[in-house]
Amino acid sequence: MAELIKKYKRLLSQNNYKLTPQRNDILKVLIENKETHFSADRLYKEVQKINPDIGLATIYRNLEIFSELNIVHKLEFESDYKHYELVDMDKEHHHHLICLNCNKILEFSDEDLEKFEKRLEKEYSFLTIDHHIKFYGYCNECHINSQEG
Amino acid sequence: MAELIKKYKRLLSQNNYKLTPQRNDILKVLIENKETHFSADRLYKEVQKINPDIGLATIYRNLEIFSELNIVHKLEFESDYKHYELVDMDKEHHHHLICLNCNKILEFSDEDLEKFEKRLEKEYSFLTIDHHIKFYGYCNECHINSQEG
DNA sequence: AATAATTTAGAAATAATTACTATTAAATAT
DNA sequence: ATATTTAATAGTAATTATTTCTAAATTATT
Ligand SMILES: [Mn+2]
Ligand SMILES: [Mn+2]
Ligand SMILES: [Zn+2]
Ligand SMILES: [Zn+2]
Repeated sequence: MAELIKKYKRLLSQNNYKLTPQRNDILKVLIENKETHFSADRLYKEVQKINPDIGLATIYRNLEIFSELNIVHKLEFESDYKHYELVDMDKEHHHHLICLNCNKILEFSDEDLEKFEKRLEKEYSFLTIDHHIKFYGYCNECHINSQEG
Repeated sequence: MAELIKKYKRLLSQNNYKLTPQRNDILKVLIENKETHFSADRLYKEVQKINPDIGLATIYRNLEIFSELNIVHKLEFESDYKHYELVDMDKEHHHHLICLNCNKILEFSDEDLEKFEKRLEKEYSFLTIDHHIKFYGYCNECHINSQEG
C-alpha cells in the first residue's frame, strides 16, 4: 500500500501533478477496494468517511487525471453514469460480463481477444489503442434460479 | 422501402404500437441513411426536413421503442450522447472501430467472436444476451498521415 | 517571508435525457 | 355517423451526471 502510493506519487510528479492529501485519500480508497467498480458518487461517499471536507468536483477532476495516467479505467456500462476501477498491475487486462438481473459484474481476461485484435488491425489497417468489450446476460445463479419447474 | 415499412408496421402492431406519421417519418429517415450512426439530435434535424412539426421528445420516445423492438441499435461510444443505427437485416451483426482522430466509424462482423462468446458462456456459466465491442484507435488514413518524416 | 503556480471547495452552468400536461389523432363501440 | 376510450404528440419543465468557474487555500520556489 505505502509502496503503491509512492509509485503513484512518482507517476503524478512525472506528469507535473502533485500528490495532494485529497488525491492520497482517493487513491487509498481505490486501493482498499480493488475489486469495486465505483460510480463517482459512491467513491465520493467512501472518501468522505476519511476526509469529510472533500468536494465532489475534486473526485471528478482527479478521476479524469487518474484515467489519463492509466491509474484507473473509466468504464461505460449501460447505466447513466460512469464507473471507475483501479488498474491492478498484478492482474491481466480484463473485461466484463454484466448480469442483467442482479447487476453482478464478472471479469474475464482477454488473451484470446489479443489474437483477434491483431487480425483486425491487419484487416482494417486500424491501429488499436484501446478496446471495450462487454457481455450482457445472466449469471450462473440468475439463470439457474429462473428455471423454476 | 415500402415493404420494409410494412414489416415495421406489423412488428409495431404486434406489440400494440401504431405506425403514426411521426414514426413513419423517423423510419423513413433511418432507412434512407442505413449507414449513419445518428445522435438523437441529428436524427431530429433530419426528420424535421420532411416533418417540421416533429418534437424532439417524440424522437427520443420512439428511439426507445424501436430499440426495444430491435429495429434500431442503441450505441454507447465514448461521447456524451448515444448513437442510433437502423438494424439492417441483410447485414450480419457487427461491431465498431472508432478512429480517435477523425471519428470515422468502421464496422466489422463478428463470426470469430461468436466462438469466443460460446467459450465464455461455458467457462463462466453466463448466458449471453447481448455484447458490445468497440475498438478505439487510428484508422488507416489517420495513422499514415501522422508518419510525417 | 514574498511570489508564483496548483489545487481545492462549493456554487453555478451545461446538456442529454426523461417526465409531465394539455391537446390531438386514432380506434372502437354505439 | 357520433360518442367514448385509448394512444401518441408537441412543447415545456424537471432531472441529473458531469463540467466549468471563482475565490480561497495549499504547495513549491526564490
Ligand atoms: Mn473490472
Ligand atoms: Mn454500425
Ligand atoms: Zn445475476
Ligand atoms: Zn481516422
